[in-house]
Amino acid sequence: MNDLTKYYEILKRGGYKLTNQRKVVLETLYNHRKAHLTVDEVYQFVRETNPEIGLATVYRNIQILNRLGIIEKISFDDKDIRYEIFYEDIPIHHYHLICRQCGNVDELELDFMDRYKGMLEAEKGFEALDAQIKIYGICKNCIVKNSEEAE
Amino acid sequence: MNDLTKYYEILKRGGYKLTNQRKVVLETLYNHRKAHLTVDEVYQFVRETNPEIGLATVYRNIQILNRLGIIEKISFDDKDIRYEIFYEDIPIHHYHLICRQCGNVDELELDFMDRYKGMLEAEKGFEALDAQIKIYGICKNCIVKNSEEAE
DNA sequence: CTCACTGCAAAGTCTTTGCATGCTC
DNA sequence: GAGCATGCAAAGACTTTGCAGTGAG
Repeated sequence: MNDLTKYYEILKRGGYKLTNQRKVVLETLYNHRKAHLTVDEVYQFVRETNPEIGLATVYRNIQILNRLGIIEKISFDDKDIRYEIFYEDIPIHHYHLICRQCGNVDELELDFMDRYKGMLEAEKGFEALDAQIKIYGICKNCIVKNSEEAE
Repeated sequence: MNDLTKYYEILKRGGYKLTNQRKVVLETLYNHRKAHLTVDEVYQFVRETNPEIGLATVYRNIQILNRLGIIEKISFDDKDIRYEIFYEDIPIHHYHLICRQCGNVDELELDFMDRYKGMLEAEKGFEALDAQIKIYGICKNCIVKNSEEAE
């Protein structure tokens, strides 16, 4: 069983009710957290177990979760808008490696903020709170695949 | 006079014609390059001097410029989709500081890629090509404003 | 002179909203 | 029970597309 109570707390504190639909949407985002789902993908998963849930409800709840900072909008390919859920004590600072060839998205932790925070404050007078980093390139698998094909 | 010939070359090499509409869109994106315009903002500017240009043409040309790597899609606030033009010999690696309070966007150069490229290759087998970094926080102006109001 | 490009309007796609009903608290 | 949440359908916002006419190369 997933422990989503932490999110439930946030919802309750925000004055939102814990409806079944809300829970299912949240659970879907959590269970597929590595997949960075689109709204429609969430909807498809939700329908599998709860065919009565409407698309508008999925939209509304994703909007609320986003507003509460439970999930975040992110796009890797200029096409789809995806959502990522913040889970566990995941550092706010986990970043993404995106393969230009196969589109795969990998996660990564970096000491980025520790390293640059002071510099930004000193040089720009900017108080950095968090960052979103997307690094584009070619992933390990594709590098291997490419070298094999070149033989 | 702006020197947009570099972009014209890219367009021609890509097999695209240099129509007046195309030039005006490109020029608008260039002249307002710090503003990171939305499609509609580009359209509004374009109309000022060329009221006959249609919105669809703006869309089509922005799409082409994007495809050619002359401009890039970017969003700072989860709402608007904006476009940024690559200009001069700007390092691919110029990043953004976004103020959570006033929404202002500032640019910044970092030694990020130099610093992490080797590490990514060694640890993840990932060949990094470029990165997009957005740092969210509170800008200098807002910090000053906040402290004044607190008095 | 040819073929890509444009303007317009219509069609798509994605997202939000209004309203009657249902369900948490 | 009161009021937020839901489902549905309709409306809205944004983007793409079809087509006939235009213009760059």
